[in-house]
Amino acid sequence: MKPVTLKEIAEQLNISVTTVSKALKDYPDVSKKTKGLVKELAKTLNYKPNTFAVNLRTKESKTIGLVIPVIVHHFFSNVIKGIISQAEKKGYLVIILQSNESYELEKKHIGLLLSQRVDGIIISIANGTADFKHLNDVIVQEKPLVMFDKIAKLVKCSKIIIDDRKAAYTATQHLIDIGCKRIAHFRGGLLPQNSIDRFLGYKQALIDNGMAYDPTLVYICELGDKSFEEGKQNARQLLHDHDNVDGIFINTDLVAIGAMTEFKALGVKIPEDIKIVGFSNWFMSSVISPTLTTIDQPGYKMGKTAFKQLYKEMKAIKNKKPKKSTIITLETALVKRESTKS
Amino acid sequence: MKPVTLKEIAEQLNISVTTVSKALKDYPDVSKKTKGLVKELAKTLNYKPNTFAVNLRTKESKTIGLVIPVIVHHFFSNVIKGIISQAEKKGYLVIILQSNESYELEKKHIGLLLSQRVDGIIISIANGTADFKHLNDVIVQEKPLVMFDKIAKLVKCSKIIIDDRKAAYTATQHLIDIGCKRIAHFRGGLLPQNSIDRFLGYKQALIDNGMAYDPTLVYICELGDKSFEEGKQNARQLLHDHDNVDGIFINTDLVAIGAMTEFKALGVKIPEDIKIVGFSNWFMSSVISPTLTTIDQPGYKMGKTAFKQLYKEMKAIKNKKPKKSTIITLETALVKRESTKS
DNA sequence: GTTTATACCGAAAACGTTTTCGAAAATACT
DNA sequence: AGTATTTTCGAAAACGTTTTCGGTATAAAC
Repeated sequence: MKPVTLKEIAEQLNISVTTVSKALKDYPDVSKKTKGLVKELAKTLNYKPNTFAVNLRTKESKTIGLVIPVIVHHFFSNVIKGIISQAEKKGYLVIILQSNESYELEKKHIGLLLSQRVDGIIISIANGTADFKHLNDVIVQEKPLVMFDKIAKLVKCSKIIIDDRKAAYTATQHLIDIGCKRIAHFRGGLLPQNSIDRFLGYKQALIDNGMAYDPTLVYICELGDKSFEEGKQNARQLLHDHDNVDGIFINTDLVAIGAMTEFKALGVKIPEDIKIVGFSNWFMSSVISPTLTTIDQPGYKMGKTAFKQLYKEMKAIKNKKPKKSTIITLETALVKRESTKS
Repeated sequence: MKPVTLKEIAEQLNISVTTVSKALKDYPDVSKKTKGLVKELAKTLNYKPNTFAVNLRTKESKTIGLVIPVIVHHFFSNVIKGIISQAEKKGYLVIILQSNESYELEKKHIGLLLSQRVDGIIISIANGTADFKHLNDVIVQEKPLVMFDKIAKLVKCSKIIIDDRKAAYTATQHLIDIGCKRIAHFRGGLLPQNSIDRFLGYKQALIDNGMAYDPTLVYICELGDKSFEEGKQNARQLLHDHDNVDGIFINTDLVAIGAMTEFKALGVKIPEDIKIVGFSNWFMSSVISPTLTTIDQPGYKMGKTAFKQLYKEMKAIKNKKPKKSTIITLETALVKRESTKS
């Protein structure tokens, strides 16, 4: 039952552990004959190197950490998939931790990953995170760090993002293009920069088109678990406050779907009475009725890109070259569907 | 930049590495005074034990592996969340691998996890998996193995499941109770046992209620990525084949939603013309219209339970006690919604 | 004052691998 | 033949921790 070790192979062949190790790794200073013998015996004994020992010796774990606000989430689970698929290709394993949008948990998890000595960390920060000491800890230890989507601009590391502002601008412009005259916005809270950027994009589009920006048309919702409910609530409130809104750009698909549900229940027709654009392109949005126009946020690609960047930096560190941080902006696309049919 | 080691602490305090190690772990044979000194210095130097060395010494990694068919999936991502949340409480990290419903990948991943020497493995097997040698490898190595949802009955290990047959029976009975006279079934393929069990539950319910079982009312769909499309297709086919079906029990919510979409497009009213019950209780099902009656499949709880069981067995192994396998069946519940309003 | 018990410490081995460096053996060159 | 070169091997150190076991020093018991 004991796992096979180099020592056992060595003893059986009456050679040294050193030679066995070198034979298995194709060192040039071991003869073809012994290489053959060693490899054969290793195979029949089903030898698997002890990762613990290898890690200790090489100071590498071939493992990376991923800290993510939520797992049960269309966008994030796509990112996870992207990261894992790419990591696998390079022989890396991925440890996943969930911050639950809590700064404390996020901090704790970073600590865990560091003490686990992962080779690198990918993170999308929690909404509650405003202090970045824990992230700088990572950088101080010269471990590569890549942030995606929800980033901290002040932390000096690579970032994979989309241009939220531009995407929001496109979404709003689309509403304008199809004839909306009075466009509301359901935005997220104040903390993830993304919400701010999307709001700014919305505002800019209005201004650029000579339409007045009216703060009373902007409703805030604190995303999280009750997004759907908040969408419904805001929809009701909007109807109560205004009677001439004919378009809404909504921060997130889930909120948008909540709003649509409420509108339907109250007899407001979409897209006839109000046109709606969401954000993220959750699968769900293509399935509800009316199907929801939205901004496609490339989760899978973002995950792949994040790992690729991390890999680059891990290699650089290994070769003692200076690693350089970059910011990669992925393209988004407007997906036109029924909720904005004109 | 070098990480702090026991040796450094020892040198600074002019004591031995042994004592430092013991002090940090509160061994009884080191004085209160030195314990205090050691712990203080360890804290100021921000000492973190080198996991590689600890692992090598203790032969434990405090890490478990999770092999799952798909990640971007409401049920499975809930399971992941359940496992991670529970693992975290016990100080375990989780490495996640995706089999993509492929036997080959699954096998490879198990190998990876074993050579990584995780302390245990949780798995939901791929649809394509019919050979279980790779799983027996895990058991031979005396590593705890827990399977959930999609299990292999022949492998001797603990299993966390639901009673698919009973749940399907309940779903079908519900359709009968609200007056359906001719009930169709969209089932999954032949391989995951779950599809078979759900089909059997459907059939049994019909028989128990004195209704004829008609094979032409059973449609097969090979789940996977195109579930939604298959739902649409089967709906169309059903309408073409029969004109008096008034209820359908569908293997999976996603297929059900596809079917509903198609029915709506073809002018078939739900629930007036046809009543539908799905399976899984995806979030989406509570959001589409009409909302979908379905069987709630407790993913989060399943994940938690799976880890708890794995933990028990890992502890048993550690204490050299015999680990015993059990089968835990979690309760499901029928969630009545608009798609079966009578 | 000697013995016995107790409290505290440290040397050393072990976990399994990788890699450096020197030595031995085999081969090639005068 | 002797010398130089190449091939092939292995001893040993190192990675950082844990744990066993024996050894002092101190306190308690007689």
